[in-house]
Amino acid sequence: MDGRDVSAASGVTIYEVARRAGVSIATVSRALRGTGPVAGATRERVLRAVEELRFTPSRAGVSLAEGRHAANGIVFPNLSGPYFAEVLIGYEEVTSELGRSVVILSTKGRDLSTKERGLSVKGRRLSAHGPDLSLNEPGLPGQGHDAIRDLVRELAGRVDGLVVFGSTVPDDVIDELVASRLPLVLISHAERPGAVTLRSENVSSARALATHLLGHGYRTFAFLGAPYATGDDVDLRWQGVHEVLGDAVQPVLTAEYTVESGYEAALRLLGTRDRPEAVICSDDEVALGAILAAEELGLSVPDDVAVTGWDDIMAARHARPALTTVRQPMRELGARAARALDELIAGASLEDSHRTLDTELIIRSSCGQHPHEPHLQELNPQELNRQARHAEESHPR
Amino acid sequence: MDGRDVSAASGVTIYEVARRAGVSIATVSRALRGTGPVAGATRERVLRAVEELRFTPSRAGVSLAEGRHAANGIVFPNLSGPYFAEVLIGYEEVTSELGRSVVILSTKGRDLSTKERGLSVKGRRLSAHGPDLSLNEPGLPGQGHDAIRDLVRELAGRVDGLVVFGSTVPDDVIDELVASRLPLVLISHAERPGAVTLRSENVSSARALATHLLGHGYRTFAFLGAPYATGDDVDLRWQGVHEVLGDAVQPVLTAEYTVESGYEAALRLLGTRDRPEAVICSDDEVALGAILAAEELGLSVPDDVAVTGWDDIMAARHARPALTTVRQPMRELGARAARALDELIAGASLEDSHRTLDTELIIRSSCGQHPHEPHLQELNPQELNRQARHAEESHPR
DNA sequence: GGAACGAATGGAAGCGCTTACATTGCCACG
DNA sequence: CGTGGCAATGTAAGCGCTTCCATTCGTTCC
Repeated sequence: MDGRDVSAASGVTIYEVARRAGVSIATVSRALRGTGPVAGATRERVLRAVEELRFTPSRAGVSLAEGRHAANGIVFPNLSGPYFAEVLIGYEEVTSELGRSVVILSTKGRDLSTKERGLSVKGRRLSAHGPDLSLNEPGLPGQGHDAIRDLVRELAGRVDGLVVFGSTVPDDVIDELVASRLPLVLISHAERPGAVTLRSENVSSARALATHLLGHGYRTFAFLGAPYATGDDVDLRWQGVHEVLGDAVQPVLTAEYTVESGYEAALRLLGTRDRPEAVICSDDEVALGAILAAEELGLSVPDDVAVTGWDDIMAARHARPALTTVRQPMRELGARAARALDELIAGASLEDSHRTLDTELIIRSSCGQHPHEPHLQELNPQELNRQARHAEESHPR
Repeated sequence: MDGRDVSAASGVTIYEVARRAGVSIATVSRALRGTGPVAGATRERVLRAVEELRFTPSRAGVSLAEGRHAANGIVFPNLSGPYFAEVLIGYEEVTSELGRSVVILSTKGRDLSTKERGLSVKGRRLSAHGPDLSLNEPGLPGQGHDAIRDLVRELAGRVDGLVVFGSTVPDDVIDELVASRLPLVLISHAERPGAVTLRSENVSSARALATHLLGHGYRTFAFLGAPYATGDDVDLRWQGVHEVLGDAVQPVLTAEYTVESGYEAALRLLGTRDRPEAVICSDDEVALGAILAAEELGLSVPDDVAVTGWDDIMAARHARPALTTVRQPMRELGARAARALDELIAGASLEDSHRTLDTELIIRSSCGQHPHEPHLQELNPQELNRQARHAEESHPR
């Protein structure tokens, strides 16, 4: 390892190939990329030399000369939840098909900057039932921010385009990216001039979910895992729920969107005398935590308290009771983002650049036995496979 | 987008910075990287120019000149299971800390090449309970192989080192990588000269698990999700189990290591008259499928049949009954791989290059109430947090 | 007071590739 | 038989950066 060798995978350069084949490097290049005419015999010789020398073009050399990286990036908060992993699967698959590599960057946790916390609902201030986990001193440019900024810059420097999740990255960093004219797709982020945005439907799904719960006869509700930022997915879910339920639903903050914080918040919430009849959780993991908390408190789900989630992650189906939730097409989201980004890189304009994917309400048993619904066959093989097919079949372009 | 601009993130080159600061590009470079002496005032001017122009060095230019990519790759079969996602988290985190980017490549499914299928046990040929999913025609170089080969080469060309999971990549491709002297870390792969290998302990954990089940009084067993390749994790688990249980355990193939194929195989297995008393599954997802199948058949777990998993993924804790399993330090595995790779890149030798991480037997309720064990507190907050801490605290280097 | 030294800087040669442009033959056509 | 045209190939100019080496001064030390 002398460190002076970019193509560690070979060390062979186009010059050696050229010499061996008895041609110029230009001809080697043309033969390999199929640009420009090359005589059959010549091509043969070149290819043989390439084979014998195990030549692989240096990526850095190609990038520099071509003026592109043939790589796309993606920034997400973390992969520990199944949600981001699923989106990443869809993204990687399509990006790879498009002949580009995928460079990832995890920001380790959502950006819970103080200024965006503490939403108020109709003037009523919300109390956090979880500890406040704000990372940054108010006013100060949090060091976390600057670290993220540098990492994102670094990433931006090695890709032709970028996908960024919701509130993983401070808005001014987004602005910087837009200003640099880097093709940019934002997932679950408020619309923003200069970037394509993409998300799953939230508001009307939330309305449907809330309506369904009303049909069960519940009259008091909590929304567990209240939104951290306006315009993010959870905020929209809250809006939809709140629209239908009005003051009957009480927003409750969690520290994060994890099983642990769902558990902790639910423990406090359900331990009180006037606990709600139904707990609408901002995502499945929070809901799983809530179910654990209920169990811990000796409460039966759904008889004593109903619980719903969001996303339909794998564990949602295996939990007992199985979780009523809203399925969003996670892989599809990633796949769409990849294609949109590709179009942007190819020079597409930003017209009509805000898309929303449909979701599906999945009724299982955690919300109670619905009087009007037929009993759902949880083990239906159809359902077993639906999620996989979903990504491929629905929403054809 | 004129396509002729590598640093899409700025378009500004070091020349413009130099002109603006009134110095040469050499000085700009030195000022920015801190190599070589630069007068304080000069540095100031350079930094100001950089700031004003929003200059970011072109990654391709730097890579070409430096002779390195400052990026590491990782190849995994897929991300849909939590296992690989968790390993990736650990890998990304450490690699990122080391100042390198992470380029990912998913091969979409394990390499189930025919030649490696159909293991025999003591001369007895195994029958597959699932459909044979072999991708390649026997003898023919499967197209899947060549596609993977190209993708891996491409990846290898843009990184300084590579981590590859078990049997995601054909062995001859591995050989090619080794021959090219690309720093290489193999996770859960048989030892191989020229590469570091890393895995979680399997054999003795499997022995412990089998022994525990014997303690429950079970006498007939199935091993669900039999190994596809010799030397992979599942093969070693099978070995350990088989060592302890001998002919009392029957190996049963699944099509894949997924909930669906676990479900299907278990449906067949448990539907028979002489079903085993305990089903030892090769991983948690197969086990979750087995539990679903048992439920479908009206069998109680663990009363009618015991089920165990492996990995301790999130859903294992939330399943009912909660899954007895073997926890392996997935993030730690990724983190270790990242550090080992870094050392290799830095020029470390390949001495002592085969490491095994410890696992932990997690007894929950799916294996039955053990006569000798105290009742396990499933909701213990300690357990809730253990996994997270695990990755950080255990196995300090 | 001059030599020796080191700090500060610039010049220029690559790093490995792509590609515009120049060059060389060869054939067909008038 | 001359020539326009085109296929096949070579030449060389970058792409944006790092770094070796040379150059220029201001010091310091005898």
